[in-house]
This record gives sequence, C-alpha cells and structure tokens, in this order.
Amino acid sequence: MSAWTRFACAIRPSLSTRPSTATPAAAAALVALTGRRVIAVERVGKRLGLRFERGALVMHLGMTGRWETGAEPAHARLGLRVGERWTWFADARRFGCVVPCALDALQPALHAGMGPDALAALPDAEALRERLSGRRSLKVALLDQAVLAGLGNIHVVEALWRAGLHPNRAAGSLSLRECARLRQGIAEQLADALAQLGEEQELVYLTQGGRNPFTVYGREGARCARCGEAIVKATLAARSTWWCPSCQPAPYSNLT
DNA sequence: ACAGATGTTGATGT
DNA sequence: TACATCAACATCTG
Repeated sequence: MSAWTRFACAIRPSLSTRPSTATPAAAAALVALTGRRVIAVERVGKRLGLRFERGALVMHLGMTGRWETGAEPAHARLGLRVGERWTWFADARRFGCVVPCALDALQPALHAGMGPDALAALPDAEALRERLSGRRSLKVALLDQAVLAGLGNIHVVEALWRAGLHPNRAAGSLSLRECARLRQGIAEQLADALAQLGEEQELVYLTQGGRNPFTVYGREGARCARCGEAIVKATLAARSTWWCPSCQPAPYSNLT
C-alpha cells in the first residue's frame, strides 16, 4: 500500500484542537510518507495512530472528524490514496487533527496524558475506585482522559444512567460496589455502542438528525426506560447532562 | 430568520 | 484547587 497526500490543511505540528495554518514542516513530514507502506493502525482512547514503514501519523477526530472511503466527501481535509482507493479525512468543524511524528514517537504521543483505555483495558472495580479519588464530580472525572481514556460526553451520560449514579457525585465518594456498577455500566455502554456502529444510528443521529438512539442523552422530559420517571437535563462540568432523578439519586438535597 | 446548541479539549479566568 | 468559560467551526433545531 502507499499513501499520497492531497490536502494538508488539517495537518498540525501537535495534537491540538486549535487549527493552525502555518505548518510547512508538518506538511512536509506528511508528504515524506508518500510511498510508505501502512504497517498498523492503533488507538488509545480517542487518539488514532497510523504506523508507516518509516514515520507515523497521530490523529484525533475532534467532534466531527471521520474517515471515509469512496467519493470525496464534503469538508474533506485530507485524502490518502491507498492502492486505487481514496480514504478521506472529513471534518466539518475542524477540531480534529492529523499530526506527523517519528516512528519511535508514536507510542509516547498516543499514550501521553492518557489513563487506561476504557474499551481495551477497563480497570476493575478496585482500580477504578483508586483512579476516582478526589472531590470533583464523577462526570468531570470520567471525562478526564487521564483517569480513563476514551469516554466522551455521550458515553459518560449513558454509562452513569446504566450504573445508577448521579453525575454530580464526588468521584472519590463511590463505594466499591458502586464502582463495580460503574464499571459494568461503562463496559455495557461501549459494547452496545460498538454493536450499533454497524447500523450507524449514532453517527446518523449526531450528524444528520433523525431518531435518537440513546437512552437518556438528548431525552429531557422523556420517561426513564427503567423506572418511568422524567429524565432531567442540566449543564454540569460545562457539558449538557441528562439523568434520571430517581435511578440516579442526587448527592445533595438541593440538586435534582 | 435567528439564536442557541452540538460529539472535543486545551487555554484562560474567577 | 476547582470550577466555568471560551475558542476553534459548520450545521442543525426550535
């Protein structure tokens, strides 16, 4: 296989949500991958790694980034030609990025600041409890990629509902039993999400609207699927958050 | 039509 | 320390 570049505007000197325009060195590093074979594709949390014979790419999809094959999609930022097939990095909001790096820098770049991967290395209840020390909210802790790598707003919201834990619980206040529930909630949420990926319902919902495939996310006012109570919504940790006030009891009496 | 919200996350400010 | 806010941007909803 070989790779060939077409656009370089998403190429950045480092993993960053900040678009930058002047990256001639990074663009040159990408061009230098032309003709190199792809050896492996790796993932740690939300970071992706593309390992070439010589050199590598670290990538983050941001909010709207995606890889597509076939015809050039809208908002194509980068095109790689592998054989006769084009693979496109499309990213409407341009928070995603592609960062060339040296081969021996790929693993450090993928793992820097990252906790264990939520899908590949989900800690057991005890280890989870240790990682969740502190008084900050459970939701903030779970969104912290250094605590657990790979969960974003949706999966945290859904996993907390599955576990029956209020997002505003202090992270360090969970009992071992609650950590076991949380672990199972995360595992089941990710397993279900992966199973649904084949149908692309989540992606379609988020990018094109349509039926909401989630249990509580985006469902304020709807009945909880478990107890029938009305789902509530609030902004926590600066992110939209939904939960069932009955299944996920609040840590303080003044919070719903 | 327009205001507001949206899957990310690092930098700033209080 | 721990928060909220903002900044990048395009698109969709109410």
